[in-house]
Amino acid sequence: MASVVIIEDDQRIRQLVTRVLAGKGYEVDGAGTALDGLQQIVQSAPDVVVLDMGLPDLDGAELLKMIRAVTDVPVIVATARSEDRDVIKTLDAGADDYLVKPFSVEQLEARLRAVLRRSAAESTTAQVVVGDLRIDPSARVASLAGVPLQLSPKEFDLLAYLAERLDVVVSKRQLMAEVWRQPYGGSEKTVDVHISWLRKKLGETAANSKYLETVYGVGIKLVDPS
Amino acid sequence: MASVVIIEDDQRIRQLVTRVLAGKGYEVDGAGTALDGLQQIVQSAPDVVVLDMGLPDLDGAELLKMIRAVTDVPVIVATARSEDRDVIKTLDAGADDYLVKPFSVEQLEARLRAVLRRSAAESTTAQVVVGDLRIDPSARVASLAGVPLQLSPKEFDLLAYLAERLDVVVSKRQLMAEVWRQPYGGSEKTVDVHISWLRKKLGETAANSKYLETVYGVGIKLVDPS
DNA sequence: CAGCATGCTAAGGAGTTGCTAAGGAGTTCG
DNA sequence: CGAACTCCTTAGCAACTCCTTAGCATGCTG
Repeated sequence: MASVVIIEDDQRIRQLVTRVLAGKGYEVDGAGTALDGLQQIVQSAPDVVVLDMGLPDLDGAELLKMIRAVTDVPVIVATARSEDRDVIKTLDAGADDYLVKPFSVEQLEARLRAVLRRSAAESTTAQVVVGDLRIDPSARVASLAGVPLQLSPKEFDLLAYLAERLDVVVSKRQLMAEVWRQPYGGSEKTVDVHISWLRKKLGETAANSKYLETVYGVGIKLVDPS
Repeated sequence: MASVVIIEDDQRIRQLVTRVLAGKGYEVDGAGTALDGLQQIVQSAPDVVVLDMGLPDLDGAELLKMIRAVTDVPVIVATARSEDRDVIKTLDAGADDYLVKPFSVEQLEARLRAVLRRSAAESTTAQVVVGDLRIDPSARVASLAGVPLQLSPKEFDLLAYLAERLDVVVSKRQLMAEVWRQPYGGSEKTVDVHISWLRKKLGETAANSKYLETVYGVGIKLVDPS
């Protein structure tokens, strides 16, 4: 099961979160200070970190930078401030997601799952092959029947995301959240447009599809045409 | 000249050592606490660390483990205890050498030189050949179709780093962290400029690239043009 | 057939990159 | 000690790519 380090100075919150998550099968380590938290991260190499920005011994943004300098572990930031500029700043500083206090443990768990899903997907280094389609995430190259495809960043991300979930229908909402990293507010029409562009480059149309199959009212999936 | 981080809570000792070593041409950063020291190490990426085991905020052995988890920088441990078992334990924990307090600065400098000599000797790597490009990291020489390239230090580091990761897209952020040793704060435009200079010396331009391929919105990779 | 979902094109603007130039820090050499 | 040199960084602009939004056409479902 996934392991989590939670860095939070309020002992009650820490214990509450720890107990609930442990009950759901997570392996949880808690830390009340930045130093202690950093130590936990380095030692136990968790799958994800939950970081409270209001720590007593070090500014949360500073700690986040230090964590980023040391490891690529996903970090979910919990902040009492809800202003947009703060959110943007922390995400820029390398956070993967954020929560505004007060938050329910259910909210937290939803974010945890999303982040873990994301990082699990990323750690797949090997190439993905679907029919005549070949996708290499580390080189960011995709080719169709040996011919390289000229894909834009988002097009590539989208295709790679679907390829990792071959045959699984993915909703536009989920794509917006995971590929676009915009859990809310983003227009889902944007996904339609990118799908359309992908189809064009893959030599297909919606009416005559080979790889990208729309499931009306649900979402889209990548399938093996052979 | 070599850079040193000294982590020692006794301010007098720290200042004394700092002054003497700085006078001998070392670049010295001091830290009085474990947290501060770790931050220094991450930020300034020193060639060697001198660590006092008797820190107030964290056990020295613990800090040493954390340093080891983060970087391979050589660490010289200073300890007040002279018993054999302690020495063995710290060396086991990943220290490269040790000093028993009280020590003279001359002793310290001798250990510094020895450790630096050792780590310099270790960093010998094989050549990398990419198309007509040949890169020898240990000799710090690069040539194109047999003709030696006149590269500046940073240009060489950059090329060598990319060569080690042939075909893998590397972000500017990562380059800033790994080649420039500036995990945060550094401007990524600097990378652009060096890439441009490398391209010129490799006889290519961004529009007509052979070796250095920009991946828009992601980063850059070195590829085999053949 | 009504209402909603999806497909696709076009266009504007935001963001990224390429490259030149200039300033300054550090080094070498006389 | 100063002059010449190398190198790195920063600034800035032009060129370019890409993403989003809008809008309309088309398709699906009840």
